[in-house]
Amino acid sequence: MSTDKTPEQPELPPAVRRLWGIDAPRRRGPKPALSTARIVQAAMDVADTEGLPAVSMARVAEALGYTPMSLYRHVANKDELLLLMVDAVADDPPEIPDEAGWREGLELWTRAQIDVGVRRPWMLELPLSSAPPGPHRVRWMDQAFKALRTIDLPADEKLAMIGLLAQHVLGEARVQVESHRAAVQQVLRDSGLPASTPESELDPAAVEAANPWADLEALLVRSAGPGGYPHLFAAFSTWDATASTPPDDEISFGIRILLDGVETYLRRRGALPDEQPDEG
Amino acid sequence: MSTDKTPEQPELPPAVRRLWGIDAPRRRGPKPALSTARIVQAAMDVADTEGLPAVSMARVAEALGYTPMSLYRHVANKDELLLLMVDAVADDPPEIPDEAGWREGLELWTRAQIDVGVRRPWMLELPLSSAPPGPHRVRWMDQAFKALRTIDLPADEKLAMIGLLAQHVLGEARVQVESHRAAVQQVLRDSGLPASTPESELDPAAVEAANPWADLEALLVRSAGPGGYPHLFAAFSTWDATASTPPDDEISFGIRILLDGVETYLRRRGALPDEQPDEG
DNA sequence: AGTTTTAGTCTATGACGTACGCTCATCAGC
DNA sequence: GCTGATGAGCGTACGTCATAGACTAAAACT
Repeated sequence: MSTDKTPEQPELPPAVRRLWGIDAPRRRGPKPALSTARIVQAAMDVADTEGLPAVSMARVAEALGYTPMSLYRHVANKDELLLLMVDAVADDPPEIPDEAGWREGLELWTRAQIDVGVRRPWMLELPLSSAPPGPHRVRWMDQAFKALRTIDLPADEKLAMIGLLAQHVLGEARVQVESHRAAVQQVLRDSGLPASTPESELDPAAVEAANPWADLEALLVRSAGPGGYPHLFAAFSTWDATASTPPDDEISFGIRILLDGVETYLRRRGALPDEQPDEG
Repeated sequence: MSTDKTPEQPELPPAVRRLWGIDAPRRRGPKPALSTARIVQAAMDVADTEGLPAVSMARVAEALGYTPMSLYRHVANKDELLLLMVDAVADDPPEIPDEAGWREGLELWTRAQIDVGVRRPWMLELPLSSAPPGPHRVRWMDQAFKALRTIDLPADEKLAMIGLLAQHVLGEARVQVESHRAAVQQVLRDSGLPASTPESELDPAAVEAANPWADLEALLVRSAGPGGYPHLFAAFSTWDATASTPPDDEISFGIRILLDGVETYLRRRGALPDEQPDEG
């Protein structure tokens, strides 16, 4: 009924088509100076240098030397721009070595992803899973399946495991970023410096040593007393505060527990290649 | 040096003092009609019924029958309001039964928390861990420590475990909420209904059955081919799509893997009360 | 050459957060 | 009771935001 000039499938929503870069090149009109890709790149630059809140249509357009409205030729609206950033931020995943076992591979994959989140903290504030994945995210997924290639399990179970890890990645990166931010804030406050001081001028050791629980501790002891939170008090009454875990260890802690759980699961399902199942 | 009229410690930042409700009552001036608590409550009502984006100072003030500017007497700014919501949303945690073992207790705790996130999806869009916890969040923590009371481990290790679970909770609730939203969107699109249709008019079975991967699948097969994503293709080539896991099972899947990992950890540390450690 | 399609611009609108100054109710001390 | 300080809520105003709609001008097909 409608005019079918393109042989491509037109059923896909435009956001998805833009995400995967499948669009027949335009045939008429002026040559585009801008492009979706350049806009996304500019938006990411702004986010990198000024933070996600600074990413406004106006700011991105300014960075490109165009007017705000010009962006709307290449991007449906701001939400779609953010959505495109979600995929673009996950540039290329690390190649899982062919020799790597499943556990080694998954750990590499997970650490690499946490790293992306820590490097680009604004990524964690984006609506990450609400959108269909783009080519970059699918590449990450592909590598995760490579890590699991020797495991004999249906794809949907592997997918669930990868999803669990991906979820953990987001949470872990967020904790890392936010506890770092809190530490910076605290050092700023304690040293009486203005809030605009760049982090680079701070003593890294002081940031490392900052204890974000100090306020809470004082509060609990003085204002609440052990009455309200008996188990918390019981646990902390015998605590040696001098031996606190540095953040890097926290990442290892989470990964280890998670992968131990996965291993238990695989063993129970009899899916490990080089071992006997517990039952069967 | 400064005028010390109040015997309370004035070092705590005002946001924290507001969070814990410790503020000497005012002695002069008109009686406050508004209060921080009422404002936070109104903001949560708006978020519940209209979503987090609808929570603006103007909208909250309107709900209370006041002007926008009046709110600023009780709340420093919008960010602080959101921060107060973060604590208020976690009303009371479930009481961990005295008879419950550590695993049972943690599972109860985790499920309850996922439930809160699913019931109040806007909670997941708030800056959750960037702020010091308030009294409600500390109650949750207290209950988590209750679940772990029979475990013989230093407090910071217990804390790390609880943090891991709390992280998982956030991720899991987010996935639940977003996949549900995506399913609703897809049903709306497929049935050609306007986007404003309330979810209550939709067929729950259709929402349940919606497959958010449909677009992606078509895309991969047609547009990308197996060349780009070999391992993904290999995994899915032998996949029975009819047996997909319902969302409730996904929650159990995650919890089980996580708690299995925790159990392995506890066993390795020799911290389980009713069992022998692996090494002695 | 004429027609059609499209890229980027201009202008305008309504919502937002919030700085600043005002009015007047309330209470401490007389 | 009177009075003056204090603080609650309001009105106005400003700058920023996303984005609708009409416009101009460029490119390519006819």
